[in-house]
Amino acid sequence: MAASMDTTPTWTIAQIADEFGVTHRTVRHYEDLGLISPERRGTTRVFHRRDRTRLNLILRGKRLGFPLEEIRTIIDLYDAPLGKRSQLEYVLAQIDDRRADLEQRRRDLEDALEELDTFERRCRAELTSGGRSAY
Amino acid sequence: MAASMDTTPTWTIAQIADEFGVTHRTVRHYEDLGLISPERRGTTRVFHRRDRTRLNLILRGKRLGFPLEEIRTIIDLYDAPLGKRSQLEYVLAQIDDRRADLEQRRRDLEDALEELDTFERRCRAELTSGGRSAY
DNA sequence: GTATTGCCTTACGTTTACGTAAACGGAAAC
DNA sequence: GTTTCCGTTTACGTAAACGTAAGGCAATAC
Repeated sequence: MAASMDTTPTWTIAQIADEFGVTHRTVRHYEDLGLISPERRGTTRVFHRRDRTRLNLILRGKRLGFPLEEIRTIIDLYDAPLGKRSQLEYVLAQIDDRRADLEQRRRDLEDALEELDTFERRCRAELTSGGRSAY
Repeated sequence: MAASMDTTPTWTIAQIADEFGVTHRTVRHYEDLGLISPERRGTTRVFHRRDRTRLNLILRGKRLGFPLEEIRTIIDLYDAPLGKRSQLEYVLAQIDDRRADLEQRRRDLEDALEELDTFERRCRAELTSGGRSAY
């Protein structure tokens, strides 16, 4: 028999945690909530590409401020077979909700960034004005 | 004497809570954390424009996913006298941090919205294809 | 052999952001 | 006068997202 035909890479929990900048506990927590379900070899977790993809989605979802439970439904939605049309209308509605949410966030963000700009300019003006501020 | 010269409007906690879509408890909580400090007439809170401005900032900060404590430092930063140049460099550094954060979030958001788009298109294609999906 | 290393589970602790109940005060309504 | 709304404080409760031991198993390191 040929030596090791399977070429798909795998990772340990330590590598995953390290690479994604989280703790083991966090990774296990995500598994507890059903956000990821890494393979098991015996009792040990073995991570595949799929798990990394999901972890990326999870972390992005977090940065966007979504609770983990919602993140689960979202990435499950992405993973769905897409063959069962019975639920497509529902899914589309979900998507609309999600988009509305995201677009509100985007408006917030644009506003915040803009204000940072003007504020920074005010600060810099102060700095270069030589210090004569109208007390 | 003329009747009531002072024309600046004020609000009660109920009006504020109602208008901003939060509870009394939430408003008081924000006061506990020093995010707002409404006037007191006797024991009762009286809200002014300034408080509403801050509440808007707070809620936006929340939608952006910032913890309340951070939000406090941010809006305090906006409110700062801007006369004490001693701290301006520090403030500018803070602003840079904040901007980096916000810009990461923006990238996340753009990605998410884009993926929603393509996903929705896939769904709609499924729907209008008449249902002949390759089982 | 045993000591270290890496992984595992179980389970209680912690922080954040409020919810919620209890108990009280003052003004208006009847 | 007393009931009914506002408003108040105090204080315990809770959900989410992990942190942090505590204890155990299995493989490599010496």
